[in-house]
Amino acid sequence: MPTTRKTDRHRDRSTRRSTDKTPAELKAERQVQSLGVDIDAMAAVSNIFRVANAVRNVTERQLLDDHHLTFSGFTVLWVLWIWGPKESLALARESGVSKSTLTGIVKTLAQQSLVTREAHSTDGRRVIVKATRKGVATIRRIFPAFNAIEAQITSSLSGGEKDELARLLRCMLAALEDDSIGGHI
Amino acid sequence: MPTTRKTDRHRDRSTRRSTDKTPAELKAERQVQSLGVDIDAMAAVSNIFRVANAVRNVTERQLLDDHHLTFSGFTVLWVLWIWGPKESLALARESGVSKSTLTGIVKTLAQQSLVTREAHSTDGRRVIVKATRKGVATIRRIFPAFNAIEAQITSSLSGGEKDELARLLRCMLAALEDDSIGGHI
DNA sequence: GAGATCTAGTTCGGTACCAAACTATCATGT
DNA sequence: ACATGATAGTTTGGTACCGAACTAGATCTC
Repeated sequence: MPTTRKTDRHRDRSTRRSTDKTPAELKAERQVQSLGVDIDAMAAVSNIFRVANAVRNVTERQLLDDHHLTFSGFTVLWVLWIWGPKESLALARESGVSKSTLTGIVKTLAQQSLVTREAHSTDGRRVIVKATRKGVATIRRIFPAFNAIEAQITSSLSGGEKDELARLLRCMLAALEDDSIGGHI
Repeated sequence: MPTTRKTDRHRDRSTRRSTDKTPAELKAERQVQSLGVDIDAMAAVSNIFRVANAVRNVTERQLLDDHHLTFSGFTVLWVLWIWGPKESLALARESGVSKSTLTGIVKTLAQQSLVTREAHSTDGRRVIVKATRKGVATIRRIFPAFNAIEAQITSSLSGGEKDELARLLRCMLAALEDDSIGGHI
């Protein structure tokens, strides 16, 4: 089974199905062809970034800006809502940012009274970040709208396809967590 | 065909296949269950961000930092390499950033003598960004290494799976470009 | 052909983002 | 108990990132 699909000979050469490679992708493939690269890997990874960028921009413009939240702030607040009060380092890992970045995000959220920073009961170094009542109310109000956008963005995929997409991505995450690639992420 | 897979009854309940949902995902699902959200959409989208973050971090640490390039700078240089000299706005769109962000990235790349900014021949407003000889040499040297990381990250996927992953993502991009969601992205 | 309008790019203000350096606290070993 | 080392979080310096406001060049209109 070849990894490249043939163009349907019954369709006009100039039309493109939404799942065919874009002109930009085809151009890129031609340009790098001579270097012996893994085209499938390039296509998969580059499209992950395209989608991530697009989703981030759309949700910020359509939803988060109205509530004076950045995507990162939303993510951190969401994690706190799911997990409850959490130590900084664990919160940073779960939110996908470095600990220094988290410091800044928490500072911003604290200014908006959406989270508070509390001292650990026994360890003076540790800080527990906690969503305030206002923070919980905010995320409870916003998340359904966020999920509605997620649903709309993935509406062209069947349930099975969404599931398959998530599975393939988890497979990549497992490879990324492997020390042979990136160490801890 | 249900969209949730049953746990394999022959495996220990405490073990997790790399493609099963993580404990964090399961926790999140339980927490939002009562809100009537689209779980599959949430799983797909959140894993896209997890992978994108992880890939960005790994490539920066393992490859780009050594060459004093940011991920964004690499992306812009790559686009210029693929397409040749390009106007700012088109370059911004293709690189997935806003025009004001592009101004900054190009400034950084120009400081490193990797790109130059040239005036348009007839339109005094337009700026053409062009990779220098040094810029081309840099991207030609780095891209194969970048692609090797892409290949490693996706090595747990078969060729057909990579292809399928890219197809599903293109499907989402098509939905995102639709005016009913985000307008132009 | 002089305004009004549109368009390309930059600047500005504010947040995010990272690694490295730093501070403060905890743990260990002698 | 005190030096040594480890760990949690913040600060710093530099880049990225966005929208809004701005500048300057192009185009349209009458």
